Amino acid sequence: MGKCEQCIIKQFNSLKTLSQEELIRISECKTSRVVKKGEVIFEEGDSLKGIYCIREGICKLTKLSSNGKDQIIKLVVKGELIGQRSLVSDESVNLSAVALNDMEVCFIPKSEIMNDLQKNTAFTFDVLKEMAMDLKEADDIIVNMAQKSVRQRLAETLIYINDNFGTKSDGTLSVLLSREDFANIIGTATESTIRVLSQFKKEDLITTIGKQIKIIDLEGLKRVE
Amino acid sequence: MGKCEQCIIKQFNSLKTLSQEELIRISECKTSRVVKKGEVIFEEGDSLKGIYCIREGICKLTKLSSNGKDQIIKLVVKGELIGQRSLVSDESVNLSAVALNDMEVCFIPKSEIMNDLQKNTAFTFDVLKEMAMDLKEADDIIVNMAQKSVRQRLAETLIYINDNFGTKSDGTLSVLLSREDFANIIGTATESTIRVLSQFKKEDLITTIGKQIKIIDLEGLKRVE
DNA sequence: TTATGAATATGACATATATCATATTTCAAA
DNA sequence: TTTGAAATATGATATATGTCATATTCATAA
Repeated sequence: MGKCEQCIIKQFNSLKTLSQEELIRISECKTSRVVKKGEVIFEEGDSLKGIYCIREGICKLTKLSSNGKDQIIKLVVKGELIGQRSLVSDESVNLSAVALNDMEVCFIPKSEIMNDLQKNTAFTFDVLKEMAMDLKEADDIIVNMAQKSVRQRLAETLIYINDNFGTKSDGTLSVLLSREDFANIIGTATESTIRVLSQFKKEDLITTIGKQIKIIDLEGLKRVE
Repeated sequence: MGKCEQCIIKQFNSLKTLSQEELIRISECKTSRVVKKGEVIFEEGDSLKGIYCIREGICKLTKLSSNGKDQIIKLVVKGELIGQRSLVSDESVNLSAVALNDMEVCFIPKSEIMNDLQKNTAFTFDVLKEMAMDLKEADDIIVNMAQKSVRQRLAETLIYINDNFGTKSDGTLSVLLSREDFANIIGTATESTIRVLSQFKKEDLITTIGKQIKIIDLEGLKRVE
């Protein structure tokens, strides 16, 4: 199994602040796991026994609304940690994590992480910093949900995915989502999402190849009202 | 001026984890200030030079949407800290803080807080814990905004205020908000808020005395769809 | 007390979005 | 390759909510 102290993935998250010895200790108790597309990593309500470091792939963090619909709160990619919030506040997880493609994740037991959180201020501070960023993003999402139209939210979601996760060689968005996933991100009906995508096509803002989406007028998308 | 080490307010926030010496140091550099109803404590985009501890009163944290409307993200009351997120991520604040009634706040300079964040793990961890709670609440708000009707969101807001901030002796909600404030919390037009409040009155879920609101059927409000 | 502007309230209408029905396409399994 | 289920697409219609106009009430200063 790979060694944490040599793993380049940790550069992208708070684990980078840990010392060589701390990383070796983690390396000795961590477990690695392959998660197939569609598989659940953890589910809302689970009590987590540790956190996950994503070595490969993408997953969605979702929350079930009381009306039975799933809301996607965040997309999480290679390099990021998931499960910290629940560990820190010592509660069951408030979100489910579901793989959007085949993934490889490392599981680090709670005891090891909590130990580092108690002894390594730099680590704690970095986790805090990341959470502060998450909170700011959440605030932005609240405003968007409350104040913007479905058209605007879909345009911004496409731009967000383009800017943060990039495109494939053919120009299509590298994160492949179903229309239903898009609907669950922007908080609307699947049909509405499909309809607005059709409008965007007619307006030459995007093209689609099957379920793949290619942005052809990024500036135009930014101007969508 | 009051002394932090003797102040009971700190029991309600992360400052409680600080040592006597740390509190005395803070006490020596903090400043106290009265904020009148409607006054701005800080504004979106400001770079904060410290954090605020609320000794008395209530304020709203708002964010301006690109369409020009204010969204209220959170109500903050006596005992809580504001400004930590911005300090931690070393960015300008992403929210404005506006007094909803006359307040008394203490300002603690950045340098002092950052010093404690670097040296006192218990303090850092407690700030982290609070932020984890904020993040969870934000996730809940996102789901509500995305999936629930204005009617449901207003009902839940009334319940939230009732449960978290209580009522006066006459039974009216102790946090007094304008209809516009309610609209800005639930992300709707002021007229819609007023209309739904009228419906609630007709359905004997609430009564109003001027702008004051009194819940008369809490269970009924919980069942609103 | 009266006067005046702001907040609250309500109606009429416009519009965005949801819902339900039904094609059509895509893709994987047989 | 064929087949069937799931995903995508589009139409028709219902409904919630926004917008604009206009009363009405309330609070506060003069």
